[in-house]
Amino acid sequence: MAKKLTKQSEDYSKWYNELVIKADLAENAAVRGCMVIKPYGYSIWEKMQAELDKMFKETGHENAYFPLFVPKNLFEAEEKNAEGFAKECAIVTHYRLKNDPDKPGKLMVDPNAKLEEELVVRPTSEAIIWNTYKNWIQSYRDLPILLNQWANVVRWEMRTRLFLRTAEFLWQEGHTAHATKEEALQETVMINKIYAQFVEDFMAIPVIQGTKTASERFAGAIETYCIEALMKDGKALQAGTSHFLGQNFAKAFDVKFATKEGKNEYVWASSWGVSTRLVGALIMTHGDDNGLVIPPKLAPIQVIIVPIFKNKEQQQIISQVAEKLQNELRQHNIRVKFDNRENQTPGFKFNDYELKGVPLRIAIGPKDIEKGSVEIARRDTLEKSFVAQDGVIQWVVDMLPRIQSEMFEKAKKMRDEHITTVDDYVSFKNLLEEKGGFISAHWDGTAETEEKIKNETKATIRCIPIEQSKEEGVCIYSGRPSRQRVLFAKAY
RNA sequence: CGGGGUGUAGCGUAGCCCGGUCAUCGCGCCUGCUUUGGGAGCAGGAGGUCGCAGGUUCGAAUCCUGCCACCCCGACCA
Repeated sequence: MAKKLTKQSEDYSKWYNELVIKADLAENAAVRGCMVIKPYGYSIWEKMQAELDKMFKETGHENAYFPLFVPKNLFEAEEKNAEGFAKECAIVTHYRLKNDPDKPGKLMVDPNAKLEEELVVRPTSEAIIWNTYKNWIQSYRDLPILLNQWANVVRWEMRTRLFLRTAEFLWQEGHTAHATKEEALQETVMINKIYAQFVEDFMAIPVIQGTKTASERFAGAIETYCIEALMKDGKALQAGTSHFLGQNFAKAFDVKFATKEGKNEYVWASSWGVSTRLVGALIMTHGDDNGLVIPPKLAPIQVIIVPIFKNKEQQQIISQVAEKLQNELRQHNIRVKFDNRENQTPGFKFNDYELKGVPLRIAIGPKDIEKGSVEIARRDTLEKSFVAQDGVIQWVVDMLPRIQSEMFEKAKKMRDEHITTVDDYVSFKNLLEEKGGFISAHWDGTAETEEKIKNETKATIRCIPIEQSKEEGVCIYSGRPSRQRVLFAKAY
């Protein structure tokens, strides 16, 4: 039937786009490159927000909010940062419209309402925040400042894709100020760990923690830490970054503090963020030909109950059993929904909730009422079990965490099978074409080699992994000496 | 910004080369009956400035010109 999704193996991109739309996560907005996140998609993001927010707060951070608009003169203060983002900035130049004298009923930009200082719509908030921190910091006693903001940012990308790259996207951005280099670095590393922990434990997506090469680094950073995930089509996705900014922003905005010893020193900084892109990672890590597969910890609906009935009397009897189950599951803090709609067939509901990735489905029909059992289907494995009605609660309570961990293990196995060690350039190119995934190879550490490999193969250095034994070798491209392997991949 | 392509109902499309009952089909939507253990069936119905503006012609979705929008491939990218 035409209702089926395109298969992943046929056209992965098409599969992805169809799924996002059919599973009711999001759709393209009537604004170039922007997306409407629909309630189901947004509820997933809200769950992620809540968990991350908790983790930030547990580690001493607080939330705040800074303006959407950044005056151009502030934006350009940190030169490297400004240069890095300049090509993708939306800019407010006017503040008023007026009726167009030539086109009745149409509006035009009022040329008399031109702003003297143009406003950049934030692509990231370092500039506006550091301009503010300048007023907040005088003494070592004012440090550290550990702030996070949940916000939208705008990056005028040439080509966009739902969740993965949209002109406007939602994220959190942390911005911290510290008295010492060590403390700022420690913060950067800690956040990277929090990100890894969140993505692995909560989203069931295995990641590799590492640092970026100079050319992949955040504009204005001394060092960028990242977590890299692998999607089912063999392409890598940067899932989160944290940056050690050194004193670059403090110098650009003249943020100094008095030390205990009475000396004036520049403040040390970090910044870090994850975005709605993680929802894309979720889809591409766990999704299959039947649709989404959402890990239980994240699923807005963890258990869906579908009744099967031929008439009113049956519906009534089944509803009683279903509602009882629903109430009991709720008492165990399980997010459960009983879909008693009469205008959709059970078959439709089965497919619909599979498409939406609901971890468990309980079906109750006349046969189950007779036998005193229910049918429970797992979304991740598509396995069906018959469970006695009085054992359902315990079965579900036990099963949800099991699904969570098995989903992670499955994804990790797939990821690990797609990390290949390679020692020559010919195999490197072949592997990229045939297998994809991460390729662990020696690199001479120069931007030139990195650039050439990128131009010839489209593969970039995703990261220099942190947990990896140092190993001497020779660069696969130049033959020059290398101190350790790095991970290459084609990336989103 | 360079190269290519597409605009027809809410969505996806046929028709365009070769002007003339061509506005096609599927999904969705509405009404009714029968259904309901894996995306229901039948019958009936609503819905269109054929992207916009000109031009050619007796006649334009179809040909010509201009504009607009979007998509794909490159450079960029959380």
